[in-house]
Amino acid sequence: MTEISASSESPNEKRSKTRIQRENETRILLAALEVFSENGFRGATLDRIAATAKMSKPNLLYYFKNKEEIHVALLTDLLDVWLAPLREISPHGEPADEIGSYIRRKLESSRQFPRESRLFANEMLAGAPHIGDFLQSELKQLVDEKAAIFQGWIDERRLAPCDPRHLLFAIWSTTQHYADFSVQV
Amino acid sequence: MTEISASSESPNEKRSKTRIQRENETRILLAALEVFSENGFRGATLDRIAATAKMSKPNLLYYFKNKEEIHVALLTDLLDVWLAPLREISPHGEPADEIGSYIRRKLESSRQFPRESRLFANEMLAGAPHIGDFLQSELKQLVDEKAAIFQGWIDERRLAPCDPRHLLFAIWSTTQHYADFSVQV
DNA sequence: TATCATTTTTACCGTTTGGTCAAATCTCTT
DNA sequence: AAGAGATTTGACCAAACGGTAAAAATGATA
Repeated sequence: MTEISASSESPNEKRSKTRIQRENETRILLAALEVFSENGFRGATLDRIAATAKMSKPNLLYYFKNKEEIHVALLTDLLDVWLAPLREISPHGEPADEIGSYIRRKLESSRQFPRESRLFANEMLAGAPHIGDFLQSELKQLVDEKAAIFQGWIDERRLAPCDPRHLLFAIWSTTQHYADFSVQV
Repeated sequence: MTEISASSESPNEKRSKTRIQRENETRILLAALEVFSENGFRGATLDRIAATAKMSKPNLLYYFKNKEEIHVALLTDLLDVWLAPLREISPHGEPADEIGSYIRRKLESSRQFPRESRLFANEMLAGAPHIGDFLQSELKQLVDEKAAIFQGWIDERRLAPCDPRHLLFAIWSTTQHYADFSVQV
């Protein structure tokens, strides 16, 4: 199971976290992962998240001040997990090896974390309204960086010419779908 | 724009459709396509669909008896469009040609009908709760049929050995994502 | 064990949601 | 132009929704 870290949130802004705070925040994020990944942001309800976390709704809102804050905390916490396979692509390996093992890592990751995978897929489908910010910074930067690696390989004739960004998305979306659409397969 | 046919619905079950009925049903389905494709079934509201169709909510419910009926009607109407590219794969062509042109057709279709594409993607992500029936009949049959063609090619050594069903899903999901994630690309 | 901060609950509130009903209006036919 | 049927509307409802306030209960600490 993905580790959820319960980073900086509402109660008393400054002081370090209580044991109870840490426990409950992770319980909430775990429940939120379950609920948000089923029906996306709009389709999820605080009542269902609270029920899943076995906690009253006002108690839930004692830890996160509203629905969106839970969602953002969740996406932020999980972005690293989600991007991990991509990060490992190295410019120094053989193109075929690097891409092949990237696909394998991504596939494994999607299989291992289907809810995380659905969570991001839902967010993307809705037009990424809640993570526009770090999509345009962190993710975009990473994509640009890896696309540059591909482009380098293409220039050296070690990789068939193609739009590197498209290649990346093709791999990413395919593996993602393997997990998302598991109902069918 | 995809044609929406406005097939069998609620008012007076039997008698043939009025001009007004046909007009309004298509208006509703068009609006529903817009709204459902944005946030999925749970995230869509009758109020928004009604507003988009420039029609009062009770009027909308005069034509479709509830939210789910609109959704099912929409998916049913659009399934053919969505499956069209797949249907054209023929066992008589060259494997590379057939698959190549299938990908091109599917890609074109996804680009041409992004809302339809998102509609189905949302439904799949939610676990296909509203179309389980004809997913397990019509779609499964078609997939089986085309997978058999691929298997034939593999047996004749004209196609690299692979799970035909997986190949199909890979192609399908990749092209689908090109359209769905257009925000990013 | 008394004290104080943290945590939890109960009782709400205003809005949105899916949906109903009966009356009013419109359209088509004669 | 009248009548019947089709269509549209406004007023409404119960439940679900996101969220709040304040009191009650619990936990930590000394």
